[in-house]
Amino acid sequence: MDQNSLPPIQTTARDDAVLKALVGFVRAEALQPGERLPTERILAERLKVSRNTVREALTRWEGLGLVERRQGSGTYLKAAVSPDMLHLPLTLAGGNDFTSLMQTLEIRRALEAEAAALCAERASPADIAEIERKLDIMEQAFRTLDGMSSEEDWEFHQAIYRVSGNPLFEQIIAAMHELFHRFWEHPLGVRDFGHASFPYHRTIYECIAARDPQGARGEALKLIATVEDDLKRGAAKLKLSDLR
Amino acid sequence: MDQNSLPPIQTTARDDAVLKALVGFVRAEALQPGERLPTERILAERLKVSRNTVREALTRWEGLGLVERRQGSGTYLKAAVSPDMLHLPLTLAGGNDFTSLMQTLEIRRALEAEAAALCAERASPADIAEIERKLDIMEQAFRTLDGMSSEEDWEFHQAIYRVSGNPLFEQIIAAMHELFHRFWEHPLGVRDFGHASFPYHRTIYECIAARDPQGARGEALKLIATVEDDLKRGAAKLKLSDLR
DNA sequence: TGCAGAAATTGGTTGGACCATTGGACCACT
DNA sequence: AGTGGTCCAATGGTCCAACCAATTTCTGCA
Repeated sequence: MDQNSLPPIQTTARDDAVLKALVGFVRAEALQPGERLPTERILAERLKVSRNTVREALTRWEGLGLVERRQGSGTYLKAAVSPDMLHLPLTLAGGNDFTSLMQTLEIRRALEAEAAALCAERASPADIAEIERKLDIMEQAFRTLDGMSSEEDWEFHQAIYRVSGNPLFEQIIAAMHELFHRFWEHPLGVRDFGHASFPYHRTIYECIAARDPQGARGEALKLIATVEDDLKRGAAKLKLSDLR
Repeated sequence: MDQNSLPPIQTTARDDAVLKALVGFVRAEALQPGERLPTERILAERLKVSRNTVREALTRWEGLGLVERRQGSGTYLKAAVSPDMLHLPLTLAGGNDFTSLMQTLEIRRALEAEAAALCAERASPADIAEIERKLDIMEQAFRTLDGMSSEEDWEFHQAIYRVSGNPLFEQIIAAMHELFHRFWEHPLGVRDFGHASFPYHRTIYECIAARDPQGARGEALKLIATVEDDLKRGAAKLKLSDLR
């Protein structure tokens, strides 16, 4: 018998209907990220469902990072809502820390290089000026602190992703960044972590300013390579100390 | 069941605490995907919270695809739960279909090339044999159907990601694949979509078998380029037909 | 006018109730 | 033994009416 000839029938789906109605509402009102949604009580009344059902639907959205609830204040839209949303659950192999960290870097190596190249192709003069500004801030912080500043460094990179014109770069690399730092609790004992990557920030910028995609790609690869080296040095050190 | 594996909740932030308790419970009981969780009523009683609070927590897990609820039956674990999990909500710029499709391809271009290169570096003889098997199946399907078969083609690529040794490749590219096909409802009128990519599957395999990372990277780039070309052709065609 | 405290608003939690679906137990009939 | 039917307890889905906790807004006094 053809299994497909008897698909499961559609059972009740109240909260799904609520979500669909909410999508419609947000689009109809043209709500922008940051704006407040109607209160749960009002939604329940308008949609003719109980407040509990509304809450279940909103809980789903909250779990997907679409919405933020603040007790006593309201529920706020956090991201543009669109039907073209995909929810990507990422899990690492769960091996030791070193393996996980290297895996996030492998992804970053591929994406950073591509983003830098696209950025060099597409950057407008204004974009280039913005990136240079972020670079200056980062270099300033580096000299002041005598070391890499995660914050300013990350902002520089984000500027590049944004100019690449493809929002997926920023989203995916940001996830890698978060994964990386989740395993970075104990810093493997490498004091000057990131030092080696410093000069490549400027070389990447120069390639972008010169509209040199291949050059930018190469410099980005070199940058990631220094981070991988730092990581390997740290892992070797850790292994030694593990042996007492 | 061990009663001690479900200690009562005490602090505020109930539902988060409930989730944490559930993670502990699943690990303590070593629950495997497919197994059933305790009923909501039992969880509520054990954790000393109301059933609604338990439901909010479970709704979050359900939204994250971690768990499946079946009315009248129970709540079942769908995926292995681990603390090294990250959920990444992806949203495309939401522009027209063509832009979105190209953006997923830009990500794939970066990742496919890297995965192919890593695969060529790390493939064992058994891995290479497995990839060749998938390639044969795909080529067989191509000749039979006189065109690309999404199913077999995808399996070939997946084998490469798996051999790369980094599970993130498969997860992220799979997400891109799904995004791509979400916009692929109306096929832009390109009849022989994917035809051009066919020969590169074998060249990629040959580079992998020859342990030639740079070659594999290059062939993977060529493959993606053909898909991008198909897409551009389709977009041009569509634009013409839009003009009547 | 400035600001502390009261009042209203809003999400968070609770407990209880009922409905719809599921799956197993039981039974009559073949 | 097998088939189908009926019943019933278990379970998730929904609803309601409160109350709690955090936040915002208003009010009235200094």
